[in-house]
Amino acid sequence: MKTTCKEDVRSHCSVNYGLEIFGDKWSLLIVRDIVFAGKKTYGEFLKSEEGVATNILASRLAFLEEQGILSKAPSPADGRKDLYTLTEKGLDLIPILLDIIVWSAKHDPKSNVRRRKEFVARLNRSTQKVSEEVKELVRSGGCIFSQ
Amino acid sequence: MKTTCKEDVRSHCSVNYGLEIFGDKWSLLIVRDIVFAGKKTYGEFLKSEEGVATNILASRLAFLEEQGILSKAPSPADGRKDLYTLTEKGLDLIPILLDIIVWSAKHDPKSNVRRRKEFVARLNRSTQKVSEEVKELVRSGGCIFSQ
DNA sequence: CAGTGTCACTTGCAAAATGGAAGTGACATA
DNA sequence: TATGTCACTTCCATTTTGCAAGTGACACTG
Repeated sequence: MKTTCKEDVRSHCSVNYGLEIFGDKWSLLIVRDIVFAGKKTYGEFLKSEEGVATNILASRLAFLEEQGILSKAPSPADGRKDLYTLTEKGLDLIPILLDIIVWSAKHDPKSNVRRRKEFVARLNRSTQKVSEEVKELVRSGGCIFSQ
Repeated sequence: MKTTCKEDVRSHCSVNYGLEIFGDKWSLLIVRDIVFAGKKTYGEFLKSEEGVATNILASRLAFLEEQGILSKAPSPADGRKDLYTLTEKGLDLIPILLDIIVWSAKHDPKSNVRRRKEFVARLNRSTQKVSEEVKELVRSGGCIFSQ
């Protein structure tokens, strides 16, 4: 994983730009954890069911921070912890995340999200509208499924 | 890269399902080449400016076909070539692709797509509407930028 | 306020994926 | 028939991933 901002980019195609930043198996899962479950700390991300390795998680968090997707701040309550939150650039990934969900709900028969009929129905009606609502929700500290 | 349909999936989260299929640096570039440039053959994909290695391209094409995103058929005109086209499952990736473009147009100052002001404006107005139009266009053999 | 636990990492190493270069065989073209 | 093109495959070096085992800073407990 590259760590500097060198001009070693494959192209300036916009699709490619996105893929170079979050085109891997883990980055969008971190964003998902924030948006859907309200996770904020390294330890919480680590507990996700997909089972990221500790070093991979650390390198992804650092890279996403470097790319301006996440911002990191010390936890006021516990000096050992840092709190990761989405920047505006990170919040703008929400439409992509939601479209992936729409796609999977349609094409993966085993998708868990199929149980959330009302949510999927709203997404299908207008992803753009739901995106805006979710963006505002997360911006103000909330998350989609707060249990 | 796995090649069989074994139940070695990390989770049934819908975000994860998508990432396991197209969460890498190349798959969506292939879809882009079809949707935007109307590419259809191995040789055409290979020429893309990002420079895929031949073996990687071959393995991605095979995997995407196996996952039902692409379908492959012998070229009627030239017996050496195969034509790859998007299935309905593949066409349904178009909204995701367009949202990535919207995101990059906003956040990458060097993005090429910023030059296509009219296109980006239409995307921002209604990604969902443009998606439907593009899906229909590609389904009937067209592509976005036919030059 | 020493001892133990928790937390966010880092390090080392094996395994897997990637990438470049050089084939290979089927088919097209001259 | 000879040569070129096309879609791959193979080989190998390099990079990335993933697991396991630390490590140091801070929190909590008696």
